Amino acid sequence: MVIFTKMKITKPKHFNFQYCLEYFSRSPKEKCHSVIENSILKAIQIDDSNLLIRVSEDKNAIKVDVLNKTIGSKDKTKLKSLLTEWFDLETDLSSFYKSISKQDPSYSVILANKGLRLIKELDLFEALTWAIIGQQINLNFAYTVKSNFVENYGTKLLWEGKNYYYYPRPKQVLSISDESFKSMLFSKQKAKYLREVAKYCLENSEAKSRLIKMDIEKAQEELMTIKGVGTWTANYVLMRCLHFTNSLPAKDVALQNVIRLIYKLDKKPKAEELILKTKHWNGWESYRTFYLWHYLSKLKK
DNA sequence: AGCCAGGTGTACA
DNA sequence: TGTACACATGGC
Repeated sequence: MVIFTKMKITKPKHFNFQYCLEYFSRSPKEKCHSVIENSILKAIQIDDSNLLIRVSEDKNAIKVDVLNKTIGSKDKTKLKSLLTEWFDLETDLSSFYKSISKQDPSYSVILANKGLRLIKELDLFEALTWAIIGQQINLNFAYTVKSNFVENYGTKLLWEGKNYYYYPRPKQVLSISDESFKSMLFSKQKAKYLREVAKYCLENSEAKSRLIKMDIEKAQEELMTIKGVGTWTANYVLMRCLHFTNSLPAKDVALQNVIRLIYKLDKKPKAEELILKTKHWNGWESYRTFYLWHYLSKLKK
C-alpha cells in the first residue's frame, strides 16, 4: 500500500490512544470513521482537498498518514492543528486529576481512565444535528438514524473499494423532503429541527469561531435561539464542539444514571439535584461528564 | 404490555 | 412557574 504523506505528533502527558480507539468503536453503525487494526480512518477536508487519514500510534507519537494524496507543508500544519483539536491534545490533564480529591465518590472511576481525552466534534453543524438526533432516544437507535442520514446525504470518498463518508452539509439538508426524513426514521419534529439548524449554520458561517470566544452563558443563549436546541443540546455542543471545559449537561439521563450509581441513590437525580451534587466539579464539568459517559459505555459492554 | 432511552416545543392553567 | 403531551424505534 502506498502512503502519500506521513506525520508524527508528540504525545502529550496523559494520553492513552487505546481509549480513543474504544471511543471510536462505540457503534458498528458509525459511518464517519472506521476503526481498523488499532487505527482510526477518517475522511477529512483541508481547504478544498479531500483526504483520507489514518491515525495510529507508536511508542512516543501519534502517527498520522494521509492515504490518498500528498500534501505540502502548509497543509501538514493544518492537519496537525486539526488533530490537536480533535483529540484535545492541549488540555492540561494534570490539573484535572489534581482537582479531584480522594474522598470524591467518582475518584476511582475517573482515575481508572487516566489518559482519556475529550474527543471533539470539529464541525458545529455536525455537533448540533447529532445532538438533536440523539434527543430522547437510546443511543443505538440514534446511530441507526445517523447512519441512514449519512449514507443518504453525506459525500463519499472511495478508497480501495470502501466508502468513507463526509457528514452531510446544511445546504443539502434543506433539500430533504418530509418523506425522505421519514424513511430515515426521523420524527417530524426532528426533521424540522434539522432544517432550523441548517438555516442557522448557513446564515452564520462563522458561528463556531464566534461562539468559542463568548462567555458560556452567552454562547448557550445564542444556541438556544435555534428551535430544537434546548439546554441539553446546547450543553452538549458547548462541551463537544466549542471547547468549554465547564459545561454540565444536567438534564442528561445517562449522566443522571451514572451519578445515581456512584452515589448509590434510590432513583436518578433531577437536574437541580445533580447541579448541587456536582458543585465541586468546578471548571471541569465537561471532562467529568465525558469520563462518566465513557465509564457507563464500558459498563454496558 | 409498558417504560425508558445522551429532550424539546407547545398548549394550557 | 408548573404540568401534560406528542414524538420515533427498540430493548428489556
